[in-house]
Amino acid sequence: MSGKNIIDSCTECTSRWKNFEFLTKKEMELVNKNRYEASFKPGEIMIKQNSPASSALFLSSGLAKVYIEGIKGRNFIMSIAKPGRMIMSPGVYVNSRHTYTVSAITAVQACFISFDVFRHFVRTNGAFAESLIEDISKKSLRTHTRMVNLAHKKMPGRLAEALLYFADEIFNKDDFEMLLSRQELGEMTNMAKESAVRILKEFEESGIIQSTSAGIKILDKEKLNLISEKG
Amino acid sequence: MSGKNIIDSCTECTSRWKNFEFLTKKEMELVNKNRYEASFKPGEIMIKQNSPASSALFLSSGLAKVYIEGIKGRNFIMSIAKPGRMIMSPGVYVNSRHTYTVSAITAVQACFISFDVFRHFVRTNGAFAESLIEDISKKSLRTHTRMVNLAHKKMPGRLAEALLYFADEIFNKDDFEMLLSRQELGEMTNMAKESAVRILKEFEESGIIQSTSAGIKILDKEKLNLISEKG
DNA sequence: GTTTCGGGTTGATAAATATCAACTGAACAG
DNA sequence: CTGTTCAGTTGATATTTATCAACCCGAAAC
Repeated sequence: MSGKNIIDSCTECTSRWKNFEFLTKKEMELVNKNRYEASFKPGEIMIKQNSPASSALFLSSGLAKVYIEGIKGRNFIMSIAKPGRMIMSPGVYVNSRHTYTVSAITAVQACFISFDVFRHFVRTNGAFAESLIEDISKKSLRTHTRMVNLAHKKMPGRLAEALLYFADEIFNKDDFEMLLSRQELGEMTNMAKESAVRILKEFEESGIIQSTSAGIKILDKEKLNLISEKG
Repeated sequence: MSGKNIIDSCTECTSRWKNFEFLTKKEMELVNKNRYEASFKPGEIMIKQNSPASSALFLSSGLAKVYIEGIKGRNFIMSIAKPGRMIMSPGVYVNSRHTYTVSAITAVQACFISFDVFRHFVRTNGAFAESLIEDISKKSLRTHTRMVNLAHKKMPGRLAEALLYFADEIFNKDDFEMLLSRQELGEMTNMAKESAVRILKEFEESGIIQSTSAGIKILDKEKLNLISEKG
């Protein structure tokens, strides 16, 4: 973490959170003043579960994994963080503790923005408050969906879902670099790494995907969607 | 559903949502004006998943189950609703659709409050907006915890967790009426009803609970807590 | 009182999934 | 160049959990 900001101002940041549109120029300046840039190497922890939560986090470049450290040293990967999205755990408004850990997958450039200014905006800028609630609601909805999928789908359905998440939500293309190890893919879909390997192989043998060392190419998206939906 | 309100005014309602404290007298009147009481018999659906979401729901008496209708006709029970809590699915702020179904377990007296007034308060009353975010965050946190538990714990741990939920969150005592059928208990803990039966029996044989026809009595809470935590 | 029905219960079996152990191969350090 | 390490892979096996079928039993219906 260097103490100096590389990006001059939020106003010129291309991966600015879109909810900032609801802030006035003056308010935006306040954000900019309470902003701390930091860069992280792959694998470094950016936010640690249970640590005091005083800031929201935004990536300006790179990707990170958001995961909960569960029982018996097992992790559960909640989502992949990317530029343009806010990272703020629900704990901020409950007990001021982070409820998950965030660690860099690639090299990451990030901004921490003091949460006090957010709190202030919520109280004084209704449109911003509403947009924040919308943002939280979207995340919440996604969590609900994931929970039901986790509960109701068998392994192939869960893995298909994860691959589609990468293709549609993270990379926006069907041919992407697989950022996670098989172990991590398992932590995301709640299965052992060996199971992840076997199912990926099955998908490959059925001509649904092409899986090279560190990349995935979706060949038959129809079928992958079907597997994901049918469970 | 009768068209007439039984309770005269929110101000005298004993199961009022505590976040209403942040509203002024005038705002509270607005709530009261946009309030529609309804009563439901056991089993009746109060809110249907995917239907347009125009109101928040509050119970003034009785209990209800909140569940997501998942794939292949399987349900997933998210939580038990009780008086004093707001029922508002995240869909309200995403696509104006309810993201879950709510149905009465016992006889229920309830109030629907038009969501437009909430939206208005969020924009004009900062303290209320903040309290709403706190409320949503708490729910979100609970969902996260449940998801990880679901993913990492084996059946006994999940069932123990559900029993503790009833004891600590719903009834606030260790001796309570079991509102859910074994089937529903399974839908809450993601297991087959037969498995729920068997594990309850195991708990009883170990002297952890006493399980009569329609009631549960927790005898050894220490041990139940341990089972829930260890998974 | 008898029938019917649905939840609860039980045992047997099948399916899903994890674990264990062994091996491979690429990357890296010395 | 060689040894080491670690993720990936594979097959065998154990564990967990669901499914199926049968039976029980109390409550509502007739």
